[in-house]
Amino acid sequence: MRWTQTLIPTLREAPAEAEIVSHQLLLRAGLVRKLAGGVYSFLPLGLRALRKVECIVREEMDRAGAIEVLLPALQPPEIWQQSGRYEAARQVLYKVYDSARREWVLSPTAEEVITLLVAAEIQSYRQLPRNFYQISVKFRDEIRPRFGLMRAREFIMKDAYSFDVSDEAAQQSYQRMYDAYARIFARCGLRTFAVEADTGVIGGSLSHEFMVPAETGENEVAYCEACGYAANLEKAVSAVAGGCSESPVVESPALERFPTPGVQTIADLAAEPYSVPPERQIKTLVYMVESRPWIVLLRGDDALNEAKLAARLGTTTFRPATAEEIEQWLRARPGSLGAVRSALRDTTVPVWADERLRGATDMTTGANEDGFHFRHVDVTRDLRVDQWGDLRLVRAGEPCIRCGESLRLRRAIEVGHVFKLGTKYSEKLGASFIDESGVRRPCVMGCYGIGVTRTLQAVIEQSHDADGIIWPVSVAPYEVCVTLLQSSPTGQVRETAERLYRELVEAGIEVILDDRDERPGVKFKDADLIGFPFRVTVGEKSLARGQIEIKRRAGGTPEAVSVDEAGARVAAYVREARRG
RNA sequence: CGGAGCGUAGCUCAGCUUGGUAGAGCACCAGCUUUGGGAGCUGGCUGUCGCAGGUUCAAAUCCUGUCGCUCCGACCA
Repeated sequence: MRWTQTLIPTLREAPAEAEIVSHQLLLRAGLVRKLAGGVYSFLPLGLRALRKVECIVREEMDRAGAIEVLLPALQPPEIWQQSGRYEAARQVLYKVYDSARREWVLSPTAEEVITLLVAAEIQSYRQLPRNFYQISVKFRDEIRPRFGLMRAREFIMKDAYSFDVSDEAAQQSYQRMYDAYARIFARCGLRTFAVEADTGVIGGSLSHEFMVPAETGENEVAYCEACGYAANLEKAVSAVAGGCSESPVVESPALERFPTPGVQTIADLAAEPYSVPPERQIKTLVYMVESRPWIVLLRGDDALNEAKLAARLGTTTFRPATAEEIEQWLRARPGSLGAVRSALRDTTVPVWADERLRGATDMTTGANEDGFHFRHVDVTRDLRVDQWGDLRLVRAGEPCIRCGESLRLRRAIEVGHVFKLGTKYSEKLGASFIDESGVRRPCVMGCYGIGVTRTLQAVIEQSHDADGIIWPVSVAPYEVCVTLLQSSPTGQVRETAERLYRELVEAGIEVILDDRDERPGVKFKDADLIGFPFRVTVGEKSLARGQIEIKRRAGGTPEAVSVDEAGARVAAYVREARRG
């Protein structure tokens, strides 16, 4: 490709709309342009890089035995009602209406479509296992699109769905995808790590996310360097979660109500004159769960993990109660709330408590009357608790659940997610088969997503410097840029560059010839900004010595080689780099 | 949806407080010079000041509404 014949609108400055470096570089390098918030056009260079990622995904999915299909983006809402997800997914579903005012939804994912297809077309265990995948545009009405391609309304996703005859077989399918994912991201030049993940609205029993460590990531991950335990913070547990070891195992003195005028927060009660340390307080939260109040108890210094609460509740439609609602149900305002039996007027409100409070003694909590608290609270003796569970957010430095070493926290970008789904969808949508003994059984499913456009941006986020992108050869829009340093349309420099360009093209190298009438500085800056893995400079100065310069974007000193061997040398370097 | 901020040339931004002929740099076009790290000089082009309404002799500037964008929180590949 010749630079003058394509469209590469590089930008000297970053547009104000781009906050994180990968988003800025996507725009500055002329890879994408925004049409609207979370909606992007791919320009020639961006599309080439995107196709490279897609190609890697396709090769590895095929290698893992998955088969490619293409499912409709336009879906009837009825199938979402059939799976029972219409309500849960409604916030992310784009709805469109045809001329007959009939409603359609734009596909954010395809569990329903593929499961119905399998229900119709697969009847026998002989046709299993199968794993179907597609690479297609997905639509999600994101609450807040941001960071360019990272969280877009419209994005490209690879989604795969496996169907197996048994749980054991499904486990193998899951593992095959897990392994394929590790290969895919490695081939994209990404350093990723897998973490245990929450299953969210999709549901299922086992799940891992593939994470790219990055400060700008939207996920927080807890991990242990000693044993390799790693989990999304939504899911993470630590060794402190199981008890309240700090509490002395003594019998609490009798419950005592005492005045606490003006106390609103844990910190207020921890201050003079009360001086109750947060770990000796009980935090009482009130949530409205599908318009019903729900009390959640935690130790004063712990924070609620809403994902864990959602998992236990089996719904995501809950929110913190307003001060008015709290007053209505508990007759006190936030600041003096508690679940001491004698102070709970309404016994129909469920009380859930974090495991860490189990057996705790001599605690302090609100009395459900403004300006009063109880001290010497014995959780077992005095509190009403309907259900115990792990509800707290893990903090850095807590002991690892597996090995006891100190847990660390870091931010990361989620680029892939694998789920073991079980039979949730196959039962609802009728994907079943007849087994060897003639019994009809539901398929055991798994589903597996890769954010293809997000992966592309994650590569940039992870691989750049002050000058621009540093593409791994595997996803670079072009492997080599031949930089021609002469403006005149004829002459030895030009002829040499043209000859080298043709030689590389014929050698099967993906090469772009910078034939623009621009100053050298401009060409160098653009080549660095876009990040071609190899830059080959043909200019008067080195050519006078019969040489051409080869420079790697990733670093190292430029190498001068003779004109005659330049082509073969560059091609050899590229082939070596392709092998990784 | 809640909180914060911003909408002025293709891009980055000034001008708004205190109303009075819409600006700079980069980019773009022409010419001359320059040619190994975002050149110099000369000349030129570029705007419904996000949109609508209001106040005023007069609005980019003040007021109201609205739309869009960005950031923080809840959702996710």
